[in-house]
Amino acid sequence: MTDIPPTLTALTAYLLSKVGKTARGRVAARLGERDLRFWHMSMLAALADFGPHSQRELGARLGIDPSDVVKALDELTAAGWAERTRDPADRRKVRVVVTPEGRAALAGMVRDTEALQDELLAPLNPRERARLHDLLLKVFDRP
Amino acid sequence: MTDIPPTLTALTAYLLSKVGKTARGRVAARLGERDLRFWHMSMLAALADFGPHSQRELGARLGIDPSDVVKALDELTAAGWAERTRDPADRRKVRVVVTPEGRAALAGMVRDTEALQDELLAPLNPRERARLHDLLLKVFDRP
DNA sequence: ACCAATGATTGGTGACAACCTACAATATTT
DNA sequence: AAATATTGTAGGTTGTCACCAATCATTGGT
Repeated sequence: MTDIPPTLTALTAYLLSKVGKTARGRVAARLGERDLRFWHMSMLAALADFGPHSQRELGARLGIDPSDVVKALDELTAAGWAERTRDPADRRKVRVVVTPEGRAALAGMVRDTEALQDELLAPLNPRERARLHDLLLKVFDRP
Repeated sequence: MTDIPPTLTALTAYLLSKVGKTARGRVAARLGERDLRFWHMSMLAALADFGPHSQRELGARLGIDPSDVVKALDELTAAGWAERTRDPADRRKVRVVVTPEGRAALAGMVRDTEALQDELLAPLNPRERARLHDLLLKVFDRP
């Protein structure tokens, strides 16, 4: 009775949408237990992987509106995970850096996400998981 | 500059979430050109694939709150794509059936979605697309 | 006949994401 | 010097989504 219409499951776009939504939902739920949100991890990852950003760079990289970057950074700095300092060369800009505590927090979030990912991909063996990752990466690189 | 942090792209859960979101967004955009939404297609598909439903059955199958089913069906019936008739055996229930116009509309939505899917999966060859579909199906079947 | 359960319906709520405007400070161009 | 552009910031709007409570009609059981 709870079967899903084959007309829908025959569409890869439908499966992508649905599976993606549950993935997003579960990650959000697990992070939410510690009052964290998805973009906490995204921003910390951007700062950790690519070094300091201005706020506009951060927003551009992650596809977030500059005004929303402000609010997000307010939380990150309040938590001691990122620091805002004025760029001496261009005092309009803010130089955002991740703190050691921020890196530690990021590592924790990544671990949590990986644990959850294991549950989500339970029906797949290691080879299949790698294959899925590869395929998704190809699609992802072409927005 | 618009590169995505490798810390994130290394997570399959992140890719699923992101790719799923763009898939959902694009389908919504294309359907939206004709003032259609995602659940229009879902409901019509459920009715077409499994025959008449009561509204509660519909909601249970698609994971939609019964009260939202009411609102959605209001639109479907207004468009002439579904019909509500009282179940003579149990006059509490509403027997929902899809009309021929509804089937035609569904076919159009499926075609649109498939066309869009071709764009989305452009980086993959046919064999890879089939493989991706298979893998997603396995993950999807295990919620 | 009465009572509890079920189905449909109405009318909300709260969370959240995406976006937009206005503005102050600073830089750049003319 | 003056005009223009960029950056961060504050504040608000919008739409969507999922969910909830109350209500009414109908059914089935006792």
